[in-house]
Amino acid sequence: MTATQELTKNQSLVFNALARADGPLSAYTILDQLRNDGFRAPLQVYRALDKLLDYGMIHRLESINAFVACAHPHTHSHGHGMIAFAICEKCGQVSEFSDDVITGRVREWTNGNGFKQSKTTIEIRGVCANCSTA
Amino acid sequence: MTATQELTKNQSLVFNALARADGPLSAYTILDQLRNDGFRAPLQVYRALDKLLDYGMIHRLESINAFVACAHPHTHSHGHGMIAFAICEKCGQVSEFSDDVITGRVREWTNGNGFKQSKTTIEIRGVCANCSTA
DNA sequence: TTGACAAATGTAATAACATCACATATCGAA
DNA sequence: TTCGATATGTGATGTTATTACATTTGTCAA
Repeated sequence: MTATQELTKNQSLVFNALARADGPLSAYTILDQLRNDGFRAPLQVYRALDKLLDYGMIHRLESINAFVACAHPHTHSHGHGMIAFAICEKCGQVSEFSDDVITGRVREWTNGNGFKQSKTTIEIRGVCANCSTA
Repeated sequence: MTATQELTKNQSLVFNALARADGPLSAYTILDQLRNDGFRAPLQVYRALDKLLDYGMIHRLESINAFVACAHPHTHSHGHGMIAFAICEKCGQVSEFSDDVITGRVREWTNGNGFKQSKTTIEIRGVCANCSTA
C-alpha cells in the first residue's frame, strides 16, 4: 500500500485535508473540515490517521498533538532514517529533514544499550527564519 | 533557583512525587498521589510542573504526556546540549542521555535555516534491554 | 508598620485530545 | 454464498490541559 488511490474513502478524505493544509492540523480540526463529507465522530478521523501513519503518508507531531502530510514521501518511503521536524511556534510551519549522522548516533546508543527502538521522535520548537525577520 | 529547599510547598510535593517514582508519571497520577496532601485540582499539579520544568528539575515526555524527575541534574543544569530519552514501552523505564554530536547536527541545521530553536524533543520509543531478554 | 505589588494557591468549569464498546456494512477469497 | 477481514457509524466515556476568577502569602520600600 503506497499509492493514494488505494486509500479508502475516509482515509482519502483525511489525507487530502492534510495534504491541502499549509501546516499541521489537529484531529478535531480535520473532523470539522470533513463534517460536510459526512464525518460525525472523532474516531472516524483517528482511524484514518492510524492507517495513514502505518502507510508512512503522514507524521504525528507529538509535541503539538497534530498531524502533517509527509513532505518527502519518496525520500523515506523505504523506511530507514529518522525524521526531524522544525516547528515554528509563530506561523505553525513545519520543516522536515533527516540526518544520517543523527540517525547513526541514536542507533549507536540503542545498540550499545540493548534498546530495541521502534519509533523515534525529534521535534525542534522555535521560530522560523521568516517569522524572526518579520 | 536550583536547590530543592527553595521550592514552594506544592512544588516540593510534586517534585518529590516524581523523584520517588521509578518512572514517568502523568499529571493526573501525581494529582491522585497528592490528594492526601490537600491537592484537589489538576491546576495545582500543572502549575507546579511548569515551574519545575522552568527550573530544569524535571522533563516532560511529549510522546507519552508524562513527566520525570531529571536523572542528571548536575550534568546539564548549565543549560546547553539537548537531552534524549529512551522510553521502554514494556516497563515504562526512561533512560536519559545527551549527545554532543546530535546537539551539533541539530544546531547546524537550525543555523543553516535561520531557525531559532527554543526547545528540542528527542524521544526514542522501544523496548529496553531488560524487557527484551525477559 | 503599612500598603502595594508579585508570586503562589484554591476551586469550578470547560476545552482539547483520544479511546471504548457495540452495531453495521463492504469486500475478497474459499 | 458464506465466511472472515477490514472498514465504517455512533454514542458514551476516558484522559490531558487550560480558562477564569477569587484568595492568600511573601517581599520590599516608603
